[in-house]
Amino acid sequence: MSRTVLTREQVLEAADDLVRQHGPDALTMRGLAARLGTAVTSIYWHVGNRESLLDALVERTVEEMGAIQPTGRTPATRIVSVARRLRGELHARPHLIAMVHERGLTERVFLPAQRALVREAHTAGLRGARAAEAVRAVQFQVVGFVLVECARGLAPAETPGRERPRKTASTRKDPALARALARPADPDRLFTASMRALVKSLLAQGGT
Amino acid sequence: MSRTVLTREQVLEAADDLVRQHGPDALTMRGLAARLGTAVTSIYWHVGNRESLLDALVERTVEEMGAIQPTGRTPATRIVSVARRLRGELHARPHLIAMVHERGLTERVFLPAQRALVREAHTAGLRGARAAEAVRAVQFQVVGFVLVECARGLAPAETPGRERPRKTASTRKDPALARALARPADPDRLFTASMRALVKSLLAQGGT
DNA sequence: ACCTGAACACCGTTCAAGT
DNA sequence: ACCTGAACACCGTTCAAGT
Repeated sequence: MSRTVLTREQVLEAADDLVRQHGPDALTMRGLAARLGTAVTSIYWHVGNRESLLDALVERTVEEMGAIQPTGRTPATRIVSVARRLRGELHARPHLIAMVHERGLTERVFLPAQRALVREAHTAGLRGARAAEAVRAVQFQVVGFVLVECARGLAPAETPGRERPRKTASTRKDPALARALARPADPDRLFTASMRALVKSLLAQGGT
Repeated sequence: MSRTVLTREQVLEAADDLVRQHGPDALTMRGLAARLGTAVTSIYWHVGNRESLLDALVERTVEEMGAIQPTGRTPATRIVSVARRLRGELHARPHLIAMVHERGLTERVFLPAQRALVREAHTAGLRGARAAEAVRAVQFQVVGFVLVECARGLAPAETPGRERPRKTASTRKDPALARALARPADPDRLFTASMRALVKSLLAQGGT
C-alpha cells in the first residue's frame, strides 16, 4: 500500500477513510502510520499534528459539498427540496459533519445552499431581516435535525421503554396517539413534515 | 478535600463538576483521583470504569430535569413556553446534554415535557398519529436547535467572512437582507421565531 | 526535502497485595 | 469492604539523527 513516496494527499485520503468508516476516535496517528506503512513521525512532517489533520479533513468535506439545485414549482416546495437534499448530503458523512460542527464551520457548509434559499425566500415575497430569519430558521432546522439523527444513529440504540411512556388523560382518551408515540419515529416522514410546516409559516408571513 | 472516606456519590459529584466546567475530555481518571486525593484505582472500585462513570453522570442529568409547566393561554403559546423552558434547561448543561445525546437517551430527557406537549396538542384538536408527529416535531426542533447552539458555543468562534457571503441578484436588490445575513444570528430571537412558526403550522392542521 | 527510532509525558485499566 | 502501587498497553508529540 506504500509503493511510491508518501504524500500529504495520501495521508489525508487514508485519514478520511478511517474517519468515515469508524469515526474520529478511531483515527490514531500510530494506526494511520501503520495503515500507510510508514513511521508515525513521517505523518507529522506532512500534516503537522492530529488536530490540523482533522482540520484539513473538515476543510475537504466543506469543499466537497457543492451547490444544490432546488426542484419544484412553488417557493415552499423548492425550499423543502433544498432542505431534503442538504439532509441527504450531510447524512452520507455523519462523522465529518459532527466535526465540521465542532469547529464552528457549519455556516460555511451552508453557504451554497444559502444562496438558493435566499432566492426562494425573495420570490416568495420576504424582504430584509424577515427573509434572513426565514433562511436561517431553515438552516438551523436542517442541521439540528441531522445532528439529532446522527447521534441517534451512532448511539448503541435508544433503550426503548425502560421507562415506558406513562398513561395520561390525553393518551387514555386517544389510543391511536399512544400507539404512535410508542413506535419509534420515522425520521424521513418527520423531517419532511416538520420542514413543510416550518416553511409554510415562514412564507405565509411574506404574504401579509 | 478528602477528610472522610471516599464514597461513590463523592466521585460522581467531582466528575460532574469537571464535566460541567471543562467538558467530558477534561475528565481523566487520574485527574479525578488527584482532585479527590485518592489513588486512581479507588475510583475504579466505586464506579467500575470511565465509561460507566459517564453513564452514571448522564443518568443523573436525566433525572435532574424534571417536569415543565406550560404558561400562556392558547395551546400554541403554551407549547412554545415549554420549548423555551426546555431549551433553557438544556442550555445550562451543554456538555451533559451532548453526552445524553451520544448515548441515545434523548427521548428519556424529553418524557416529562412530552406529557405536557401531548396535552396541549390534544386540546388544540390534534388526534392520533398527527398529534404524535406534532409532538415529535417540537421535540426534534428543540434538541436540534440546542445542539447547533452548543457546538457553536463550544467552538473557538465561527470564523466570520473568511469566505464572505457572495453578492447575488437577490442580495443586491435587498441590502437590508444582505446586512442581516452578514450579522451573526441572534439565537434567542431565532429560536422563538422558528418555534412559533413551526407550532403555528402544526396546530393549524388540527383545525381542518 | 523527507524519513527514521528513541524518548517523554500522558492516558485507561488490571492485578496482586495490603488493611 | 475498601484502598494501594506497580505494571501493561496504548496514546500524541518532540527531537536529534539519518539520507
